[in-house]
Amino acid sequence: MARFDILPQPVAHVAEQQPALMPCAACDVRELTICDALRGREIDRMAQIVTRIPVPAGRTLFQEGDEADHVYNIIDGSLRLFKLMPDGRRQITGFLFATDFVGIALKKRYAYSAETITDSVICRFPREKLEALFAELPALETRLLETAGNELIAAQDQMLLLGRKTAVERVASFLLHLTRRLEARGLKGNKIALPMTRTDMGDYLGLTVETVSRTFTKLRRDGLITTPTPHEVEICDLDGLREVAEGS
Amino acid sequence: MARFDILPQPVAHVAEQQPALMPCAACDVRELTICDALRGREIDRMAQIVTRIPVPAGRTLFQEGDEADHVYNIIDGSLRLFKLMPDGRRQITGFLFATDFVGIALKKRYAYSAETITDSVICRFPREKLEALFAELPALETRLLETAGNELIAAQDQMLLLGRKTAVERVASFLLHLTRRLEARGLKGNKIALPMTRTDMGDYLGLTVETVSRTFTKLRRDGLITTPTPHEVEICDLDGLREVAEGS
DNA sequence: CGGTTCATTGATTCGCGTCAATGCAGGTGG
DNA sequence: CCACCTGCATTGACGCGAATCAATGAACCG
Repeated sequence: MARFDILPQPVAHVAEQQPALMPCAACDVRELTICDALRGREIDRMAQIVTRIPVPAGRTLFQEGDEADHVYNIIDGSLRLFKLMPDGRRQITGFLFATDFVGIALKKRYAYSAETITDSVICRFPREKLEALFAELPALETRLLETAGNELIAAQDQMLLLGRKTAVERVASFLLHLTRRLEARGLKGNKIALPMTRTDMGDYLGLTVETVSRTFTKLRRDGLITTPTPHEVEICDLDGLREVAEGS
Repeated sequence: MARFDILPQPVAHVAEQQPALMPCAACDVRELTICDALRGREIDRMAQIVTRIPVPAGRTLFQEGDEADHVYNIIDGSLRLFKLMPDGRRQITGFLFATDFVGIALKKRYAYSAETITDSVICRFPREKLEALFAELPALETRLLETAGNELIAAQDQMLLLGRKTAVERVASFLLHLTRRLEARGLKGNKIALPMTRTDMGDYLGLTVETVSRTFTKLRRDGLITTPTPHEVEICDLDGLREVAEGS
């Protein structure tokens, strides 16, 4: 992955990286992103409004309440989206990885904050220009509506998890969710990278660090997973993990 | 509200109600629904594919896993959308009222079940025909994308509630949510109708009936609300309720 | 090499769930 | 009209699962 030492905060003010046309034509995750809705010369229309930016780990892309002037595609790396309460309680509403789109749900202002977890590469679009493209490229809007639908379904699953599942069911569901994601991309799903910390997982699953840690220990003891390092999980018993996740 | 004694289950097989063109032109909530995206003769295109159906309380519109062949607009009444776990645990993902749209997030099958809470009137659209209209009426798709964005933002708020808020914060947030909804429609928001049961509220807020009931009692004792009947709430101290909801 | 961050584990606490009982309102049938 | 039933809301007593508080050790880093 690229070096990032030189980039100043905030990301939104970083200088453009390169001539506009290059990145999209050569993008190696294009067919997995919203840009897949486009063909041939249409790609160039996108390329004219996009900026590809490397972002080091731990940077804030934007904060809840900021003017929502850009949307993003994740090309490489990982982000967390989250909301904060006045007293500091945090709810992570999603982890994003390569090919994910940030900013479907936009009013005038962002409804959540976004930070990089690892060094990442993002494509940034001025929101107005993207929306102006809808008239010209209706397939783009259809693709976004489809993406929004998928996110809504995921959000409903997460509500079930947060409202009704036990700690061990939450962690098992989380691991299975990551597994399915890998497999949907044609990768083997039994070895999972966990770029986020235990605290991040807790804030995503409605638990504390300690409970997440204890739950990993329990799943390990029960022979369902192994953790070669704290940031890697191998699933040993997929069916067993499924049973745990569904409470059966 | 209409009489419903004659209607058989399932709703989806109920006979068409009336000649197609009438209902949309005369619809008195049209400008608050997705149909507001349409003008003049466009309304007639919608009217050609819609069926307006009265549904009594307690009916199932569709179940999680059913073939997702229709989408719905709520004209009058109230519904609950929910997911079930194998052992019967239930998470209500949303309450719907007049002007709400059901079915934005659709794959091949419904991701949740839908039931009427009170006697209701719904508009039913064959999904394929609605999607076919997108090409002809692009404003419709734009409106749906906007609606999906609003739902996503609401879902993220609900994740914060379920993952990080205490019982009293959840109930207070719920009441404020209903208040804002009323006010967004130009109605006074301090008197709220609660068509759903305490159990429904619990299953929406990730609590038990008993905890919901005790929390209402506490809010009453603290002078923040009164409950003329179990299905009506009057907010006495809006600012106080806001402070409770945000944990400050 | 001291300092920071992170993961893990143990001891204890506490908020909410579970279990149980009561009362009220509405519906039904005799 | 009344006896009975059912569903719902409320309240109390008690228990448990996860949070809180606290300590330790490993990895990383300037």
